[in-house]
Amino acid sequence: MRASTFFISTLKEAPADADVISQKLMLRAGMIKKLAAGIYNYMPMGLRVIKKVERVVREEMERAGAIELLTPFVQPAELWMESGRWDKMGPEMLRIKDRHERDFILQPTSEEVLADIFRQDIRSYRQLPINFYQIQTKFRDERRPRFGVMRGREFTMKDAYSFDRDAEGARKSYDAMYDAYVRVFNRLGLTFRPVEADTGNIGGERSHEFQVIADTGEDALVYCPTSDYAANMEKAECVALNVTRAEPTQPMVKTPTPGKTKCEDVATLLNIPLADTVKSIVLATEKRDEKGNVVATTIWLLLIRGDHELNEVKANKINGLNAGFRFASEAEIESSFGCKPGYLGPVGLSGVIVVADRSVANMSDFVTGANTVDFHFTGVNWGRDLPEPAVVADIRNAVEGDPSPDGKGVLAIQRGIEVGHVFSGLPYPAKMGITFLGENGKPQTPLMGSYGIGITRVVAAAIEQNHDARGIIWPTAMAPFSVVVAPIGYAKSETVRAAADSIYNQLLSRGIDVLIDDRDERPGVMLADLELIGIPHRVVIGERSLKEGNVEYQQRRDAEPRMVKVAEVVDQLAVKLRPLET
RNA sequence: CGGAGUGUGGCGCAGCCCGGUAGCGCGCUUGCUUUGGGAGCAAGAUGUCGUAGGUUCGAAUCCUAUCACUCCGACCA
Repeated sequence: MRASTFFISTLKEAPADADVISQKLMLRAGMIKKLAAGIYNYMPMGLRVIKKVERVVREEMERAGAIELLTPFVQPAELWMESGRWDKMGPEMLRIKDRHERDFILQPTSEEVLADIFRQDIRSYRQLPINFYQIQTKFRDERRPRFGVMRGREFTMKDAYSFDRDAEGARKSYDAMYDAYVRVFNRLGLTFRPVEADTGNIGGERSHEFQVIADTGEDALVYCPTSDYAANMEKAECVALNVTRAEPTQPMVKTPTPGKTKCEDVATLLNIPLADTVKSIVLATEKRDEKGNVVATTIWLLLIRGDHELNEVKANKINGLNAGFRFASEAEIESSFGCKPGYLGPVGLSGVIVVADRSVANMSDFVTGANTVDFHFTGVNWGRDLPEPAVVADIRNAVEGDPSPDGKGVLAIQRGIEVGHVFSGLPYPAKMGITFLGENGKPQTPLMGSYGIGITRVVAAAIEQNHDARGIIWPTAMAPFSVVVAPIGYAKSETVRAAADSIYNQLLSRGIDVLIDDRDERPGVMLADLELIGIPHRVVIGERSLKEGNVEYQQRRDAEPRMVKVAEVVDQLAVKLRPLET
């Protein structure tokens, strides 16, 4: 590609509303242009990157045996009503009406349509297993779009859907996708980590997220550096920090703690470790009649060690809380505890279900609110001062240094950007009454898995992970161009022009994706542009080095260029880039 | 959705408090000079000041409404 006939549109200053580095660099490099909140034009330079990512994804999907199809961006509401997600999805799903007032949606994902395709076209176990995938625009009406294409409303996703006749097959399909994802992200040159994930709203059994490691990531990843345990924060299991409960050594004493409503303040006042305090979180659940009126409210007290945080996803799994809960109102708290928030505790309660975190359940001589304003109890002990907790469960977030649940070390935490997600055991075929005929001639429900890769998010994540003060540093596999030929004085010097054109043409003829910057910009402007855009390999050609029979070769990450003989540069590049072209 | 804020040329911003008919830097156009890391000089072009009302002799500036966008939070995956 010749720069003079391509479209390079760079900015010195990023638009004021960009806040993360990938968004700023993509805007400055002229890869995207904002059209509305969370909605972007993909400009020619950006589209090339997206196409590179898509290509790798397609190749690995095909290698894994998935078959490409394409479902419509606009889908009829009926299918979504059938699966129950019309009601469940909420305003995140954009709904539209056609001229006949019929309901449609802009697809946020395609489980229903794929299940419907299965229903129409798959009749026999002989047609299984099968895995369909597509690369399609998605729309999710995020309440607050941000971070450019990392959390946009419109985005491009690769989504695949597998169907199997039995659990063994479903497992194989899942593993095949998992392995394909590992290959995809390796080929794209990203540092990433697959982590166990909660199945969340989509439902299902097994689930992993593929997380690109970046300090600016929205997700916290919990992993064990000395084993292969890794999970996201929602999922990461916390074992009890104290294996057994020590014998009480202190009497329970009602201690004045005026104005100290936080565990931190109480610990400071009493000069004790924060880990000796217990914090109280009050939740409420409601029973409703058919008309939706509340007929009963249950109050729950969740106990977490003072230095820990509640994990709402885990709390949501407790029997009784799993139908949905809310934080109790101040009025409900006062009527159940006889006390305002800030001094709440589990001692002397009735009519409240006490749920203790695993670590809290094994504490002794702990400090907790006395259910009296300005007082806490010290020296509290289970069994002696209050009944054993009704429920003991893992309800907290993991912290750095916790023992790994596999017993093979301690946990560490890093941040990541979720670029892929695999699920198995989806409920949609059952909900939609979809079957095939099994070997025994009887109808069976297929086992469904779904597998997503956020194509546009991969692009942003790659930049978050690979940039410097000058701009983007593309992994070669997704760079808009693999190599750029940068002549100094292209218009002025016939020697430079001849050498540059020759190298450019040789690279082209070897099938290498090369850009020649023949815009005849000043060297400073040209080189700054090329660094901002982030092309990984650069050959600078100028009269100065040509006199010595050299050109300057520099990788985007290199501090200094290296002199290479004119006659050798094409061969050297071809060797470096060969692994990519296959 | 709650809170805060911003809309002025392609981008970044000033002007608004204290009304008098719009300015700076970058970019863009033309010419000359310059040419190995974001050039210099000269001449230019580009804005119904988000939109709609209102107040006023006069509104970018004050008032009201509205739209868009951003940030923080909640929510969601």
